[in-house]
This record gives sequence, structure tokens and C-alpha cells, in this order.
Amino acid sequence: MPELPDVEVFRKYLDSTSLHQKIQSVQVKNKKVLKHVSPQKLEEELTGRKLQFTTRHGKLMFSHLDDQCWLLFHFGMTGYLKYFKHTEEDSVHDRVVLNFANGYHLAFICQRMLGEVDLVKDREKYIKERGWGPDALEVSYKAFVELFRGRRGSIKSALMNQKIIAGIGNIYSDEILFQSRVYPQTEVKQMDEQGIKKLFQELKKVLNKAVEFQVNPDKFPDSYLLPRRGRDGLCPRCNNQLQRLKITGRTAYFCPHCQT
DNA sequence: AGTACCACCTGACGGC
DNA sequence: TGCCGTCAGGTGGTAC
Repeated sequence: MPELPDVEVFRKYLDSTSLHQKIQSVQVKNKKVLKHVSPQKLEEELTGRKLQFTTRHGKLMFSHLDDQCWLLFHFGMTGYLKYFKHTEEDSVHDRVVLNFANGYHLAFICQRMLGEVDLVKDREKYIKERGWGPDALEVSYKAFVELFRGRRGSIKSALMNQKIIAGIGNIYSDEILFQSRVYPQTEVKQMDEQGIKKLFQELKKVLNKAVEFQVNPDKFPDSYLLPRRGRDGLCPRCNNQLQRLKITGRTAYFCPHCQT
């Protein structure tokens, strides 16, 4: 379930469980999640080392080993982390497992294997080479305005485009657009200054709240679209039936009455 | 610059 | 019960 808020929760989870512990061994259970590093190389680089701290950029997570090396996690559609003691707590979908000297394990679990584990030398350079825009929770209002200036296409596509702004996916773009009362297929160039400002404010609010609630939909306010997203969902504001629309290959849910 | 379409993958669900 | 199409919170390549 990984968009920015999910990854931020994973980051805190890793930091609260797995830092400063000696990695005794590494098991690569399925090497399909290693796109640019061999299992041997990964094991070699990690064994005997410790994770020092963790940062996030959009949906990418970097755990610091030393000045020359970061462990990268990208969670795809179905990835998450699990820290556990007993092997029977592990998931059948574990793909990479770090075994710590204290007897605990940290597993990268990823059912569909669209996620990725990698080693990165230079974090900033990596983000730049991948072409990712600024992190959605870091970007200033001024920079945000510039990101969208002169763009064509729909506002939802732009929000989901990691090369423009990093961290927002299908679910949270729907929520941000709902809170901003913007119809998802609105052309970027049709948005006026007020509209962009509202979008910026709601974007920050929605992402921060989601992190605060640990992405648990049960804790989200009643005014949120997210828990009602899906078949037969009703708008939390006007109680009309939500509608769906395909935008850049993804299903957008929205309220035709509230979002214009 | 955008978008449509396919590919990478697994699994759940509904219809027949 | 089984088979089949469709869908799922991501991203990259390629062709228009």
C-alpha cells in the first residue's frame, strides 16, 4: 500500500526496530526484487554492518550504512516491512531478510514483486538520475507553483507523476482532489492561483494527517474520501454516489457533485 | 510534453 | 469445481 504516508510509516517502523544492530546475515529469498545488485553483492555489503538512520524521498526509502552506501527500499504496489523474532511470524511473500545479531529479523515483504531493494552510493545523485521531483512534504508553495506552470494534461496525472512531485499515487491524489473540490480531469492550465493554493494546502494537510493516523483508514476523519473509496461508496460531504473514471490508466474515485 | 498501451508480477473476485 | 476476464495504493519503455 505504499504512497508517501505509507512509506513514512515504514521509515519510522524501521527506525524504531532495526537501527544500530549488527547484521549477521542476509537472505535473498527472491532475487527478482534485486534489479541492479546481485544477491552476493548485497549480502557482502550488508553483513557485519549496521543501519544508522533512514530517510525518505517520495516513495523511496534509504537506510544509511555509511558515507558510501545506502540500502534502498521501493515498495511497488504490495511491499512492506516486518520486524520479528520467530521464523513462523514471517510471511510467505518475504523477498529479502536481514538477520540481526540479537536474533530478530527484518523482512522486505512484497507479494507482487513490483518492489525493489538496491544499494545506492549517492542518495542525491540517485534521486536526480531517476528524475524524481521534490518530495511532496518538503516542497515550498513557491516551488509548487512553478512545478505546474505551463503544463498540459489533467491535474490528477500531474499529481501522480513522480517526475513532477514525488510521493503521491492514485489513492492520495483522489483524496487531495476531493478535499480541494477539484474534478480530477481538470486541465492543469485551467487551475487559477486560488485553486493551486488550495491544492497545495490540502496536499500538505492530507499527507500529514495520513502519517499522523498511521495510514489507518479507521482513524481518518469522517470528511475523508479514502475509507469510502470503492464500489457503492457515498460522498462524505453530500452523500451522493461516488463515480469512477480512468485517468492515465488508474481508477479515480470522485464526487461529481462536490468536485467541479 | 502527454498519453495510450504493454510489460513486469501475484492473487482475489465475480460470472459463466 | 474450474476457467476466464478484470482489477489491484507502482513504474519503465515505446510508439504516437
